[in-house]
Amino acid sequence: MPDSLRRFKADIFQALAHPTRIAIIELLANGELSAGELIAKLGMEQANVSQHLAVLRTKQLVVNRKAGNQVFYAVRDPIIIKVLALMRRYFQKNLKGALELLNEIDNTPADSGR
Amino acid sequence: MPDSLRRFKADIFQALAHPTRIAIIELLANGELSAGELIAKLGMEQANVSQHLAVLRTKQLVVNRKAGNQVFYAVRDPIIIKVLALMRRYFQKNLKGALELLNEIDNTPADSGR
DNA sequence: ATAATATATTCGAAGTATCGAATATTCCAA
DNA sequence: TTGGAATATTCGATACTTCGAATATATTAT
Repeated sequence: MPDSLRRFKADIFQALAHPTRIAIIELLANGELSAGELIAKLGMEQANVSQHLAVLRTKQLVVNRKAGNQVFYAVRDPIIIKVLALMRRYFQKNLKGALELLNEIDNTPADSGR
Repeated sequence: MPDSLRRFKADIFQALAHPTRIAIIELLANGELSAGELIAKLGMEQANVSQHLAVLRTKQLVVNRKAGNQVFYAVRDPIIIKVLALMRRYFQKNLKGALELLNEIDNTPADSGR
């Protein structure tokens, strides 16, 4: 497999490699939502959510449509949702090791949670 | 879904978010290989491959077994291979947009920036 | 013991990602 | 045609990632 293809895949994974962006995709799994609705449901800074949406847009994981004042987002291809579903299964199967990992993450020193 | 779970998933995606690590997983898809064999097939610096293996080990995507002088690596759970297979489908389905993305990456102007 | 081989770790430089604050753009209503 | 709401972009500080070079550790052969 050519390296350019691997870079492409790596890029998609990079786009998914942030809790907020995973949350966004999961929120969009059942249909489109406006940026404002996403911001409300996530309970995060407007600018921050918008930046994460920009990442997902750039990597083409989501599409958006303007409706007057608002912008509605949707997952571009359901395969991405399948990938997340697989990850859920992976988590369940590997619960034990996963919990250890989570502990490590949680105990990561006073890292104000980025 | 709790945020800790999303952080866990994000962490796995982060581990997959590098072309070399994707190449490693793909090389291991058909069975275990020694670190040396991986290094040879990848044609990269020993230290670098070893560092990438360390990432995959830490995130528990691979397991390893020592045999005398050598260390053999294997993918821990075939779900991960399925995830990569899904990504291959995604790439094929979205070939057009993907190619544009690849172009952008390649043509990223003599990027002294960022 | 000593050397040779296989693999892992540490270090520091350079690049990349993330955040909130501030600012800009776009669209609609009055 | 001004004002307000929704969304996007820019900026700078801080944290994280990646690389090769150098070094360390472990295992076998001499």
